[in-house]
Amino acid sequence: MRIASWNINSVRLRIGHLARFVDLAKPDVLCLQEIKCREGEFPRNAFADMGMRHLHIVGQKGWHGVAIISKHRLERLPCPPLCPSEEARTAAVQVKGLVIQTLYVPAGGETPDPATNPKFAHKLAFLERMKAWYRGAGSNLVLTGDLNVAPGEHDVWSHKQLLDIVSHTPVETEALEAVRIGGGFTDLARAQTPPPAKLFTWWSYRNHDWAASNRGRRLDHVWASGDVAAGLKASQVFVETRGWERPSDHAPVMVTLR
DNA sequence: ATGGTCGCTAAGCGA
Repeated sequence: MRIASWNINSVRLRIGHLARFVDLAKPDVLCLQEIKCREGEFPRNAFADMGMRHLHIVGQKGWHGVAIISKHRLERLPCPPLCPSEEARTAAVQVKGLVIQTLYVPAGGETPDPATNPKFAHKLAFLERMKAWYRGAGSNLVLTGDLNVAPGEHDVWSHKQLLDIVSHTPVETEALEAVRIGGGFTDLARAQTPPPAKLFTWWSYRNHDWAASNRGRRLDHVWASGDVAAGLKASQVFVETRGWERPSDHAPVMVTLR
């Protein structure tokens, strides 16, 4: 079973990239973040043409929004109540007996200080809810998404230069590790590609030559608990999508599980 | 220290 996760930054604008990715990677289940549309605006027919006919869409007007799309029949589950402001940032399904969730953690703004930056306070509150929600969550769970935290020193282009940059501050990386360990999750990308290998899934639009400078961060994750983690066969970041015309700033991650 | 680029939806906001 192949499970992919991609922050697509507008599903309507990048439906062509999605078709190209599905053709290339052939995921069974595709989790999307930042779809940036309402449920009724989602390009269902284009996914049906790709053979992905089963959808769970959690959208809102213009911003955020997540979806889980599958080749196989899925059962919709309640959205994990992780967002204090109830934005469309979580979705959960069951596919072939496996629970798959996707999250879009708030980015957190510019200043890593919850006292002066409400967006950072919102992010920390979201991470705290995750910690409580996933503690002892049980096994056979797959958690995917744009978690907006690069947890390890090899998950950013420069650990030292990013220690005070939102997404890599100690308060965030420690919170995310606490979520992962408390929930009994394995970080599948790192199980496959251990440090000190660098691993990135996001490169800023503000960098003119993203490939040459390679100032990336690993913000997108696939975690699994229990027997599912033990069935890991492969994990891959499709870096090449970042070089496609008018790309998302995130590249997709895909795991293969037995 | 600063500014750099996107996508939304109609001037800025969030990323």
